[in-house]
Amino acid sequence: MDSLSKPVWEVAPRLLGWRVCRRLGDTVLKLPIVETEAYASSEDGASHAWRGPTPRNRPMFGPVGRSYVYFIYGMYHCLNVVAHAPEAAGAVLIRALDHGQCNGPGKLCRFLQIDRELTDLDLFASPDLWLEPGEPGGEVATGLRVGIRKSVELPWRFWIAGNRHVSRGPVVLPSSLGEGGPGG
DNA sequence: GTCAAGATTAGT
DNA sequence: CTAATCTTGACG
Repeated sequence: MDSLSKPVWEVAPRLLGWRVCRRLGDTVLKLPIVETEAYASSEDGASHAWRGPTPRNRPMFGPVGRSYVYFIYGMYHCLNVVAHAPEAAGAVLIRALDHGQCNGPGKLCRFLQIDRELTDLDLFASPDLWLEPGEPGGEVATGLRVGIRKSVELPWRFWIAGNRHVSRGPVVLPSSLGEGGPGG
């Protein structure tokens, strides 16, 4: 899709309000995205694509609008939507959906039964996992990404302000806490 | 082959 | 703050 063929940090906030659709047997769940993070390429030390293509991250270098699902910490899966400018690489991590059991990237994949077998699918053509455009329906907040150790300063986390199912509150750089703040 | 690190979560 | 749990990627 055209709206995904732009720098991933521009696409990530625009995916808020879109629905992740998942078929589970006879049931189809459609849950709005309420929190995302952008992961780019060589300019982003926290991205899986940082050191170039590997068997795992190959979808990030492929066509936009496909899924990138990876396994992490020996027990969780994370769902991404491939998005990047032409000739670039990148993906948007889906961190939370508007549902009580989807308030975190690992938790939403557990709830929707998403694992690596669903990686590299066309998210506009798959009968099992797909996306539908939508609107945020609220103010979009921006902040620092969660759970990374490199490129910590990039403000590439986006969420719907005030939504109950966002995985965490705002994250700030240690340097901006000031010297009078709580000890760390 | 070996090994350290990891886009997380639940519990102390 | 730490344990759980195992895949991945780098090195050789």
